[in-house]
Amino acid sequence: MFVYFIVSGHHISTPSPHRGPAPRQRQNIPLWQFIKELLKQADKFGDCVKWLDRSRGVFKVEDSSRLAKEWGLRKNRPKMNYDKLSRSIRQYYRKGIIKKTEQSKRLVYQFCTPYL
DNA sequence: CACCAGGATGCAT
DNA sequence: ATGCATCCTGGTG
Repeated sequence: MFVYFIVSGHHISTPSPHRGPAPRQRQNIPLWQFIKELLKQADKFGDCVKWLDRSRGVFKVEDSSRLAKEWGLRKNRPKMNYDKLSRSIRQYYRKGIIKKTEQSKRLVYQFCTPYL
């Protein structure tokens, strides 16, 4: 009688210490590019995020929880929410990728010129 | 209450 | 070291 222990190829992630699990997640894409992807498909994601001023890269998050859900799907992060997604957007401020508009409006952001 | 700013920390790449 | 994901304190309309 044989028993096969399938210890998959490389290594299964260790239990998971502190915050959140560590689900095997493939498919890497920066958040700002992901947002641009949705922006390109107004038909599918217009209720999620849409351009306010396409030429200036100004966009508005129409449905924050939906956007977070889509991002969570893409990154395989089931616990993703807008609070955390927006924190990542805020990290883009000092990197000069995305900024808040002049008269900062709720749920409205703007891509910095080199990232348009 | 939902959104916004940014520090701290953990983790995978 | 980079890019989040997560967590948190505190502030605004």
